Amino acid sequence: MPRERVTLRDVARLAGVHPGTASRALNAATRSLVNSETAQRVLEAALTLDFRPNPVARSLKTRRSDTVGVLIPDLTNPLFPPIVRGIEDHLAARGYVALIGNTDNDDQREMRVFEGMRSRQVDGFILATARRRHPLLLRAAEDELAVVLVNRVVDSHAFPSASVDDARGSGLAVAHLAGLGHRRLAHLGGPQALSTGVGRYQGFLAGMETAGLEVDPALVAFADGFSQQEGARRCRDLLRVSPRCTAVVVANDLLALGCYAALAEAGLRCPEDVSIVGFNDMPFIDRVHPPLTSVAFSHYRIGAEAARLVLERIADRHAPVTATFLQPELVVRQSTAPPPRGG
Amino acid sequence: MPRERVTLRDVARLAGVHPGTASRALNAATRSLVNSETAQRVLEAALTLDFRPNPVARSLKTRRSDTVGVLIPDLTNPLFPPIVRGIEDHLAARGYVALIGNTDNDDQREMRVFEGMRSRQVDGFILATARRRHPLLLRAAEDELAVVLVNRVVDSHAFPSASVDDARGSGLAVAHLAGLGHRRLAHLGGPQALSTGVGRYQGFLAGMETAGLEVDPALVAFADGFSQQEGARRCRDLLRVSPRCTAVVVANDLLALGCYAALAEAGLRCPEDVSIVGFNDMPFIDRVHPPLTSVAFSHYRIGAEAARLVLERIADRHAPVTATFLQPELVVRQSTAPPPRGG
DNA sequence: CACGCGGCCGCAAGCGTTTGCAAGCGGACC
DNA sequence: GGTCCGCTTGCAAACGCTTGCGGCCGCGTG
Repeated sequence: MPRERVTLRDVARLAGVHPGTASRALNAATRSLVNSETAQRVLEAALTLDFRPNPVARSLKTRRSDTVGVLIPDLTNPLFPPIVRGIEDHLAARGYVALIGNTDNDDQREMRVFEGMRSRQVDGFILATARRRHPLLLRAAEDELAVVLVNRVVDSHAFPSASVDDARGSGLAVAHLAGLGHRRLAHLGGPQALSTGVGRYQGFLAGMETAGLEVDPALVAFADGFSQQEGARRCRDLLRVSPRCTAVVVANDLLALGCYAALAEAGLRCPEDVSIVGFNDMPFIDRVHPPLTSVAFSHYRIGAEAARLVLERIADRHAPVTATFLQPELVVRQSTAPPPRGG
Repeated sequence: MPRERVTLRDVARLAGVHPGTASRALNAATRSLVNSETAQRVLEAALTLDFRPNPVARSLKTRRSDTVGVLIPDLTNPLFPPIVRGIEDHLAARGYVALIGNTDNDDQREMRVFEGMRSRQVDGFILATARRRHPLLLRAAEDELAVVLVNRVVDSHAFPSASVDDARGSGLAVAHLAGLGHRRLAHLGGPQALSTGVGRYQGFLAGMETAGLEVDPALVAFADGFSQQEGARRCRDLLRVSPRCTAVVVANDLLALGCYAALAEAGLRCPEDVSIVGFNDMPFIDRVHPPLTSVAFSHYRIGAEAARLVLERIADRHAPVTATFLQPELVVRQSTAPPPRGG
């Protein structure tokens, strides 16, 4: 367990070769350039000295860093930790590490951490912060950075992405409620500047159509952000329209929690008076009261998939861009029930 | 918005000075070594060229990286994201970034990510993974790395740390329950290899003593980890002893959720039959059913404090080590009530 | 007037790698 | 036997920055 840093020259000296040769021998990609016996000697020398190449020096030369930047709107949103885990696990298995940054949905801040990471020579980015039209992303594209999107996508198909089939998810929710006998459905949507917001809204519309139900424009509201407060605020509005809806398809679990609050304020019970279905099936949402029916998908998997994509992209900047969409499923819990009599 | 990378030589050329001088001018610490007029000229040149120093090159030379490694047992445990936020916000404000790694409570894995970060030249570490006696930490200490602990501490006082006064927290819990009239209290403790486990246990004992209550050894159990499963398992055991306890002081909210499950299995109600108080007041724990009474403290603040400490340590490796303990408070919700008649 | 000293700045040697270039060395081929 | 070629390997120049050292210049002092 040598305390002093052992460098390439040390192993070269021990193996009796020039550092350049040692470098080639150590690097799998260039190993074929050196005689296999000497390569072997170098490998052994490296092993006995417990040589760890200095990634910083290597970065300086190669302009790569085996690091990818991950931009998250807010890590305390329970949706993201499992995604990050998926990313990290996948990257770690391949010798990469993740540099995490929160943006708080703030453009300024996003730009700052983006530039910070970039100057730190990250090889690529995974963004969970995409808006449908995103200035940062345009710049990234023209600079030919390796960027992939997770959870949210952009309108243009310029970036690889890993996300869930939002429309399908909402469709499942509508079908479930329609099956229970609901006819008067509301939609509490997310910000329409986000792909998740519009996708889930479109899915709601499509689902209503296939269920043969009419959508009442008064029963559609959009939140400005995915938060409990926004959920409560918009839900209050929705509850004011009469006749009242008997169920609401909500674009996100946090918004749904807000709905719970609004219902309680209004003296309404869930699911007896109003059914609620959320989206994301976020951790612990099965423990709230009542346990929330929600559209589920594996957060971990979209994270891992995003990591896979970014590595692919790093390896070949001009690989075809692939967008993968996980198929969601509805997990039915106790926030949905048949509509009240006369509803 | 120049696309080509602008280097120090570029700004030096523009300012008409030697790159070395430019370097000194740009670096606040060495600025006094250069004439203030030329310094000004260099600054302006840097500004007009939009110069961003290459941190990698700087790292190579200085062996510093403005990066700190953060080791987390498991990011999907809701306790940690707010801590990480606190760390990142504090670091970001000072030009540092955080390299996050999960260890899954696995020594091997911890060692790997630790070494990975170290070779990437991180300036310091914040560990949320400390066990009371921790081999990794011993090595770190002898290598004189800047290491601080967050949430958990070690037995030796060799490391700065930011955490909560665990004993006091349990004490508050006991006092609250005693005040409600409970006499037969159980303790579901955490792993005794962790400072949080023993601290909360000690606090329980002390609290019982000051409340003038006897602790029944049969009513004390320790979980092997902070998970819902472990909570349910140990709670089942606890509920088997007779006469039954009327309240249990639980070392962690996840364990408490497990208790909820165990109670439900046993056909017991919370709080009518058994009161439960948790620890951490983790996000969304106010939304479970019943809302959990829990020992609260600011996760964000211990994160930020840890960040402050690690920067302090980086600046002066031999600064006195300070351990700061936040004072917790009990937030009373609906999982606690007076004991049942005859309890 | 000589000397010393301090302020400012240029010089160049790195930090630990990677990599284009070229040289040495056999062997094959004519 | 000479030429050419391919395989290995050494050489040295980067990558972009920091920093010890020393030089230059101007001024104060004895």
